[in-house]
Amino acid sequence: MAATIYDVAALAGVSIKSVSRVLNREPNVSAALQAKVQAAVVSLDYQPNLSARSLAGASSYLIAAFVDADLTLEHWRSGRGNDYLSRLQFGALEECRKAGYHLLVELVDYGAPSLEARLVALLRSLRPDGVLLTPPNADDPTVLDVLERTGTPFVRLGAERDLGRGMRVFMDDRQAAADMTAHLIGLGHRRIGFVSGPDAYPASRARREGYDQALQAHGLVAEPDLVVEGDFTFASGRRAGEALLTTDPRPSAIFASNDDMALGVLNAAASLGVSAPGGVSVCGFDDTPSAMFSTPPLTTVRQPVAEMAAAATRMLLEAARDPDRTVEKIDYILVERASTQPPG
Amino acid sequence: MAATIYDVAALAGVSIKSVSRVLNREPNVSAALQAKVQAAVVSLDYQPNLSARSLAGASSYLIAAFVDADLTLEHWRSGRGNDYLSRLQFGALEECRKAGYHLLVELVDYGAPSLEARLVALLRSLRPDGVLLTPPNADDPTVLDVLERTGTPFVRLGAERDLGRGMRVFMDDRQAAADMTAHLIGLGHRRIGFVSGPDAYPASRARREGYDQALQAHGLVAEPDLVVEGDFTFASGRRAGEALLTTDPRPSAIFASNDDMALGVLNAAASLGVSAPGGVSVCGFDDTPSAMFSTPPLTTVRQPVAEMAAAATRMLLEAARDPDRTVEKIDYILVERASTQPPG
DNA sequence: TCCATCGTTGACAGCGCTGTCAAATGAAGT
DNA sequence: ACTTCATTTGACAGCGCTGTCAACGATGGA
Repeated sequence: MAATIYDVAALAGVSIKSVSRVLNREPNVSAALQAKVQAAVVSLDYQPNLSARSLAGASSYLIAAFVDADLTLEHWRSGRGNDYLSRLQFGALEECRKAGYHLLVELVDYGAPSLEARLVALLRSLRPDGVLLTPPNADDPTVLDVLERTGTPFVRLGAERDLGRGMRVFMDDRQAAADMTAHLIGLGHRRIGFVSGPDAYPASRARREGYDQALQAHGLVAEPDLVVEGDFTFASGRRAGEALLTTDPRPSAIFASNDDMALGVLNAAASLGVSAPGGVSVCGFDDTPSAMFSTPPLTTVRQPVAEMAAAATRMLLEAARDPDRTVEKIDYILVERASTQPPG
Repeated sequence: MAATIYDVAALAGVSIKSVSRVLNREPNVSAALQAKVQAAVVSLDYQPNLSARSLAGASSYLIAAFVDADLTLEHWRSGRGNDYLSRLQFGALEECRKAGYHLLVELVDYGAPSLEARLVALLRSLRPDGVLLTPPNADDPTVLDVLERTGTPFVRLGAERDLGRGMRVFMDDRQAAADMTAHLIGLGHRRIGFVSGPDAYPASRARREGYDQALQAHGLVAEPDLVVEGDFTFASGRRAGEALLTTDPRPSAIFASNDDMALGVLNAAASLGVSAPGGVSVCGFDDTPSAMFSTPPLTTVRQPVAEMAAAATRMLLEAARDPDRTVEKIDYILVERASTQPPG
């Protein structure tokens, strides 16, 4: 049987409360007592029992990540590759470990009728100290309501609506799109096509705005013909690519607002006999795994998901100490690969 | 404040033990009592507290998944795409939810010096009812030792060594490779190149054996020239593709033992001016997300990771009831896409 | 010198459950 | 009717911690 706090207290010749104090770094503990306890802890290889701690105390040492149940949705959502979840978790896991916390993953059916009951049950039985919300849960009013009602601290990743609710970590989609557009302009492109996502999505709109903004900043006109709306899928990217590459004069570069659509554009170019990047430069957004292995490899914007999750986790853990830090912006990375070149 | 078992007992006019009995479906409970308790539970919206349950009882209602900390490793490991982790979790999560369990994810540094101490600490403080082991942790002797020593039930996914230890869920790599090879032969191919993984990996060897076996079964000879060893990376696939496509006579099909290498082969073919699948059919293994969007889309073997995880979780949850079920084989799916065709 | 105050330690009562054991109840056998 | 035994229910003691509060000695100012 594993050692308990009583064993440690007995061995150290102190009360269990003193052991608890040392373990929890409470103030007003003499160095001598601390040393005795620490020695006993080491010699017994003592490990406090999480259940007992959370039953007796206020915190559960648990952070819950609410992930979406719908894999399909996941795919086309803004900023999410197939490995979104793993990257997210590695960031969160690292921070949890440092702080002695643990990460619990929960499936949350965005939009399910029983959602609310399930969430309440979850929060009641687990009592997590904080919740990490990924898209699309980060924007689900039911989820936000329940969390606020139960008083559970939560951080929303890439939230797009109700920005005042809870804590947030986000990336500046508009600036990233502007930078990418500026990159193309810097290469010498003047006619730059844009494949947007559905207008209904704020992130999608932000990317479009970044594109417009960069064009204007460089004295270029945003021609309506050069902007085609897609729906974040490969197929829609292919269609958009066909449309753009058959306009006259042809754009020398096409910026798709996610990688799947950029891949579609690349595919369209290949079937139309337009070489890339020789005939047309193409760039995407998200840096999904496929972006690296496409022909040519895709210039794209990488969303630092792991870092965002790490920052979110830190916010959660430090929420009590620093209640004012409720929003954090994370820098993206513009990844230049072979798919963008000066116009040939 | 949330309702406790005392509130339920008081409202139902029974003892807390009776409430506990109903909640845990213990035998010898009258229908009347059960009805009373259930009504009280519903009207109070009662949810048992997990910490209290696990502190008092034998089970923690927690399943831990030990995932690897090294993303790089993850990539080239047999059978793992970038979305391995998400697929795994969706399978496990679904089963956990059905059974009222929760999934805890823990980062385990395969090969770290402090690994053992960390694992012991984890198991002691969390007392999970079962552990899910993914590659490469599924083959780490330290991990297995600690788990066995603490008596924690565990299931290994895709384990390759020490097959007698713990429970296992696996896919028949050899048979899958044989089927894929037979598929190529069925299309009419006779000279079939093979890009193997490192011989050190059992899964890699199994795929190679499947290839050999299918050739023999169809009366074909495995020519040593037609087998090139890679290391599961895109670059090594490219090199292998170049080597194979410049042999004389050229193979009419190339089977790479993972998708990244198959993508490399495709890339090599493109630069050598060999069209695919017209000039050469190419197929891979794993069905990573990129396989669907490559040009042409890749014929490959899909490892049903979610199903494997679901099966593993079920084994864990039912281990007490059915201690003899320690091994389960899961069927793969041969996904035919455009990259394989009859030889032109 | 005495009392207020601070820093340090311990006693003890829960936290909300499950497990154990005993009591009450009812059915069945003699 | 009386015992025997299985079924159903409850009382109560923990599980291993943290929070509260009281006790203690040391310190310092009046």
